[in-house]
Amino acid sequence: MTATQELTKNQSLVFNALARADGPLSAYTILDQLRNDGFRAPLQVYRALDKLLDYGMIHRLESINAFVACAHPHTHSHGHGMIAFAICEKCGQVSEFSDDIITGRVREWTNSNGFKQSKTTIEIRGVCANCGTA
Amino acid sequence: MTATQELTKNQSLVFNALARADGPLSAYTILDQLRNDGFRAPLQVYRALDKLLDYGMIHRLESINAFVACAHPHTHSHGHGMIAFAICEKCGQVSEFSDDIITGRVREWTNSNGFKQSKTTIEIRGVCANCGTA
DNA sequence: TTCGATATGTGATGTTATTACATTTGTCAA
DNA sequence: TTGACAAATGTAATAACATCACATATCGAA
Repeated sequence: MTATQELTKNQSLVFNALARADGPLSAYTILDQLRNDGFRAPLQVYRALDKLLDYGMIHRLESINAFVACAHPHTHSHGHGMIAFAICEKCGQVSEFSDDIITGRVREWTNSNGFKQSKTTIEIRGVCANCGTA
Repeated sequence: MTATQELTKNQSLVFNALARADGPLSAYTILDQLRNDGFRAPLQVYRALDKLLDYGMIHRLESINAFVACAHPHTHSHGHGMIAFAICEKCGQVSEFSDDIITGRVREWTNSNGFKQSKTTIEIRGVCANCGTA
């Protein structure tokens, strides 16, 4: 379940909306974009988003209540590394990266504290290089 | 502006609500707890929370839309290290720690990408040691 | 004492997410 | 083929989280 064509109709519509966007979208923004495709209610969006999150095709940005298409689907699908996001507060652009050392340090803390982690969020808010110089 | 007695009335009420709680509270939970103290509207809570965040006395947990009193006020007030939170999804308990290596790796990424970070969120969701064995 | 900055009170509104229930579609085995 | 189950969908209502707009009050410094 990693290819676009195996998605259901609603899942494809939502994923494509995120894929063609140049930044994160809120669930309600997606809903508005898909009105012409028959979307009427938030739940249609949220259900699709849930599945796409399951499949690892998109990410949720907790600090801004928005969603982005995964930038490096191949890289992540294999490794179990944590993904960090740098979110520009001016232009909204999101950069995605993962760092084995950070992943290792987090794992070290969880192991030594008996904490079973299920999902880890790393979000850096700030101003990107483009917007910083402008 | 680090001592409790320098806070305004509303700020003190909100901070004390968080300080005596054994875990994170949502803004609306705080509001309900402070009805008897004259609180009527969400904004009274949110305004106090904003200030307390400014002062570094509390933290916002982005992934669960809740707030906690800072566990180690002395440690953090000096260093500029990022704080990580481990949030138990069973009991709600939050552990706070900071790690210089993680801080350093994040800084390395932001420096080499010209990204000016303003605030960084690290939240580990999972099950704590107590709940994992129970 | 008067001006400005900060804090407060209050109602309305905006934004994000879920519950509840009915219906449809797809799959698979008898 | 059909019946039965799982997954997906449609829709309305509601819950949960957060801010706007505007009026009033409090306090410290010029």
